[in-house]
Parts: sequence; structure tokens; C-alpha cells
Amino acid sequence: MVGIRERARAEHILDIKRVAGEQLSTSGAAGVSLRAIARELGMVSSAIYRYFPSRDELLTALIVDAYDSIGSAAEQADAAVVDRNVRTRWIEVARSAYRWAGEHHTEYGLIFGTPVPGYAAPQDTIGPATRFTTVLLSLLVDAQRRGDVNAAPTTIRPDIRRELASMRARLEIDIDDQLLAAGLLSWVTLFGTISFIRFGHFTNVIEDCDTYFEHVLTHLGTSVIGFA
Amino acid sequence: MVGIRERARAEHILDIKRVAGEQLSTSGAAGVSLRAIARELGMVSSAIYRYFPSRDELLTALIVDAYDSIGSAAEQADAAVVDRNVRTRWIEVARSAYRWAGEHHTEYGLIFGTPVPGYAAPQDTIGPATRFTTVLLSLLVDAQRRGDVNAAPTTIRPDIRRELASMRARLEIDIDDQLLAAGLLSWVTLFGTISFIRFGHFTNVIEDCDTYFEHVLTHLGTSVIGFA
DNA sequence: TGTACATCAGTGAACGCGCGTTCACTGATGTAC
DNA sequence: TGTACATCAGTGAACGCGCGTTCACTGATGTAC
Repeated sequence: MVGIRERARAEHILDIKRVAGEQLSTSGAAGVSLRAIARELGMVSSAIYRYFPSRDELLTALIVDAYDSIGSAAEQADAAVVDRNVRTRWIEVARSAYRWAGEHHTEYGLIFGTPVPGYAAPQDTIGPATRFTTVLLSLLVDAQRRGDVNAAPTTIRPDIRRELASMRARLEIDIDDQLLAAGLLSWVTLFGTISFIRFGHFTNVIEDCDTYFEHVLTHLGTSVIGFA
Repeated sequence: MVGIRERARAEHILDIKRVAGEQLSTSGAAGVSLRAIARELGMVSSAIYRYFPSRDELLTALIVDAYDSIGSAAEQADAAVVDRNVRTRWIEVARSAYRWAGEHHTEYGLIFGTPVPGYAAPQDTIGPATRFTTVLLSLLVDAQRRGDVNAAPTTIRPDIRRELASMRARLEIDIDDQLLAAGLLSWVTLFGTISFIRFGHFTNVIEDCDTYFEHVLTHLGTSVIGFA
């Protein structure tokens, strides 16, 4: 049986994070203020310290939530593909990231934008941070196992092969050099494109960014990774 | 003949921007403070207003300087290639961006990171912002004119061809769909890679980022753009 | 079932700090006749 | 060449504001016997 206090506590934490998220959207990470949150929630500013020991810890919680949010969006998008076709899965997962970035503009900036100087991401953020990438990786592993890839081979220099081998060992995955390199490049291009679109670098360059994103997606899936 | 006042004024503006740049590196855009700058320079805080009408204008000046700085780095890198070989030019220009981002970490974050909420980039920033891209574009124009490209053709959907045509008209450049699309993708991947490296997303993923960057560069030049 | 004690949530005042911006002012540097 | 005036740089005080964090406290909710 869950006590009244425990439930109230969980609710208050949610409330604080919700208001903090609103401040994040309106005025950025620097604009998140404990006093303003307390004011908004009708409490006294010192009461916040019952829930978060400091402002930095609250920011960390927001970062963790953002990673979890985009990670679970990707997991759901992947799980929703019933026939498990890897090309379709890639497209759905990539789209989910694009959509998430559109719906959570500031949270996206928080995790993929300028790092806050002096703020060192604590250990707690590492797990959630890898959640999205794990979806991508397991997709590639499946593609490899099923043999559903046939990209034109590109030249990979020995020093990069060494780097890829070390990555393979560290992540304990079974993906060959060709596919791993293509996956890495696609991962970066995916978020590079999303950032350029969401951060406004395509202003006066591309008019219909949604369409362009779809084009990049298809291109990466077909020509770079080479899904069947 | 340049008056004493005029020269002193120009020097003071440089001083203010220099100190502001130092603050930018230490504490980010939010940490740039007029009062702290004045303190550092031994003036009274209100004196700053003789040089910049507001804090926002100072920030704008920093952004403009950053764009100018990376732009001129690219121009110099391009100009230094004596044989005008387009592949070499691409590599040198891309490298200059990577190097610049490494030497100007915070300035890079300022222009390619999270946009400051509520801060709308004024007209003054548009010119300097295009300086880097102009170098890349003229490189592509030359490649096209000299016929120094032979990439494997990729499929480009009609709606994207329309987008490319409109871009061609707006920028008044003569680059065909194939090359323009490849250039666009390489541009995004270039900065996507730089951002991932500089913003720390390759921690626990890639060990030797410098080498990986070189690999991406070669790959883009060879397989994506297809320089001869 | 009732009582005694421990835990927790929230209060209110205070500390010590920094910030952007305005304004009336003094003195020095430039300019026009 | 000298004088009268206009422009500019810099001063110092003030306005009004917000912030994170600490601390001793009250009162309510839970727990153990």
C-alpha cells in the first residue's frame, strides 16, 4: 500500500519538473529558476529543497527526462513496426526523433545543443542517454543477422577499422565494419539534419524542411546503409 | 587622418568584445555580463553604454564576429590551395571548420548550438552567416564547371528537385540537382560530425575523433560528392 | 486500539550576491569662425 | 592663431529587480510498542 505522503511527493516532483520545463521553453536553461517555480506552484522558495537538493540537480533531472523521452519515443516507434522490416524500422525510428525534436524544441536543445559550460553531466544521465542509440544499434544487428543489407562497399582505412573493432568490443555487438561505419554516419547525419532544421540553419536555404528530412531519411536508408 | 578619439574608441570596442569572449568561454552566453566586463576593464558599468546600447547588441556583435571568423578561416584555407583541385579544396575547407570549432569552442556553440530563446538574430548577422557557405558553394560551382565530379547517381524525388531548383534560383548558382543534393548533405554531415565531436556525443563511442573526422571528410568527398 | 516518538512537508525571514539600465554631471577632445 | 561652442567619454549614484541557499521553526503524517 502506497502512503498518501509518497503519492503527494511524487506528484509534487512532477509538478516542479513540469513548471521547470515550461520555463525551459520560454527562457532556456539559464531561465530555470527555483524561486519562479515555487511562485508558480504557490509554495515558498525554500520548499523546493524538499524535492531537489539544488538547481543543478533539477537541471540534471530535466536532462534525464529528455533522454528518456526521446528514447522511449524511438522504442515505441520501433515496436510499432509489425513486419519487423529493417528499412521500415529505420525510417520509423528516425521519424520519431524528428517528430520528438519538433514537439520538444527546448528539450532537444538541452541534450543536442550547446553544452552548459561548467556543467558536467553526472553518471545518472549516461544510461538514459544511450537509450535512443540502443534502438538504432539493435536494428542494425537485426539487419546484419537477417542479411537485409547490401550497400556498395566503401573504402575504410585501417585506423578506422581499428576504431570500429574497439567499438564493437565495447558495445558487444555483431555488426561488420561496412555496416557499422554506415550506421555511424547515418546516425550523425540524422541528428545533424534535425539540428540544422530545428536550430534554423536552413532559413533561406530550404523551404519545405519536412520534405527534405524525408528525402535524407530515404537516402541514408538506401544509399548509405543499403537496406534491402 | 584618424583622430585619437576614433582610434581609442575602436580599441575599447575590441577590449570589450575580448573580455566578453572570455566570459563566453567560461560561463556561456548567459554569463556575459556588462558589469563584469566593466569591472575587468577598470571602468564604471555605465561607461559600456557608450560602446554598446544594450547587452543584446553586444551578444549580436559576438555572433557576427564568430561567423566572420569561421568564414574567413574557410576563405583562407581555400585560397591556400594552389593547384585549385576541388577535392583538395573541399578537404582543406572542411578541416578549417573543424579546427576553428576546436579553437573556438564556445563561439562554435554560440552559432551552431542551441538558439537563445527570445533572441531573434537581427539582419546584421545574415551576411556574415553566409560567408562560410559561400566558400563551399563556389567550390561546388567550380567543380561543376570543370567537370571534376562523378558521383554514383542517386534517386531524387520530384518534390526535392523542385526544392533544389528554387534554391538554385535564389542563390543564383549553376549546380545540377545531383551535385547540389550531395553538397547539401555533405554540408550537414560536416557540421553534424563537428557538433557531435565538440559537444561530446562521441564520448564512449569513438576514441580518436580527429581520425574519425578525417575519415568522414574523405568519405563525403569521394562517395557522396564524388570529386575526381 | 491508543499513546509516544520520529519523520517529513512546508513556512518565513534572512544572507549575500549580481544584474541591466538610467540620469545628471564633469572634463576632455574636437570644430567652426 | 585664438576663442566659443558642440560633441563625446567617463563618473557615480541610484532604481528596481531577481537569484540560490540556509536555518530555526511549526504542524501534520506516519510508525513502533
